[in-house]
Amino acid sequence: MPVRRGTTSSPSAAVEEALRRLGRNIRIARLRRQLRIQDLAERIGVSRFTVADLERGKPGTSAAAYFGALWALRLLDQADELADPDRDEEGRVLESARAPRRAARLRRLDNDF
Amino acid sequence: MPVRRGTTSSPSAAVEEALRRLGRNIRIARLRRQLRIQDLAERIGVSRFTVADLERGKPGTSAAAYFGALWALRLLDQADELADPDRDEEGRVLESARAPRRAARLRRLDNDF
DNA sequence: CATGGATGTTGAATTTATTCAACATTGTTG
DNA sequence: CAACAATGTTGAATAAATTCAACATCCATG
Repeated sequence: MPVRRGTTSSPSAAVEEALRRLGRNIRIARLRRQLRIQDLAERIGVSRFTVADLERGKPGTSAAAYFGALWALRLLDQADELADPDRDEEGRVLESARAPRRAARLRRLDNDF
Repeated sequence: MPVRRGTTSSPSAAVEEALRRLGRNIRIARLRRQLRIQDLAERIGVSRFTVADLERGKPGTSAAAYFGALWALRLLDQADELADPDRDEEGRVLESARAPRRAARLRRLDNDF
């Protein structure tokens, strides 16, 4: 039996769904701009097959293809917020919980009262 | 000379930058959660090399790897807004400009006054 | 209803990502 | 400074994405 390999072997259902949504959104944006799959492909620099793949949310398709589509549609700015540290509340909490603001209460300096 | 192929051959500078930023953000989020590259890799289901690639913003790495990282870090929800048709102002304008709301003003029905 | 355009489908060739072993580098800790 | 953990690097093997040709389908339109 084949060794399970590759990034596309078992993406979680959530990832698959997120990619399908992104693909649908890109297709809608393309149609609104009256571009053919081929037009978008040329702008990105890939074949029409890759654009078709990405619009269907194919997991294995390169991130550059997805982002390239966003760029060609003038939608790439939205990607800047992805995982933005300033917006990562969970991460900020974890970090601040571990790095106390006040030098850890002077643990056992030398006084013994 | 080799025929230029593949999605990674010439991604625009904007795409490269956006991917590098995303990679940096993912790395920060991982460190905040005190996960090793290896830990994140196992959660995603890829090797540590792929995670290292994605944290450096490698364009050719699969979208599933990037999104998988976001998923593993509980950050995938943010991707739902990407290219969201409701937020695509440019696209909405283009569409509405082309599809008039009122059935095109009854063009030349039959009256001639 | 024939014509053309856009898109879907499939199999094969080619390029590329992915994985892995092995080792180097860096930082931490006793 | 020795020992360890995490990460970086590199070259090679393998799996997968990408491309393409050829054909099918769908749909608008004359």
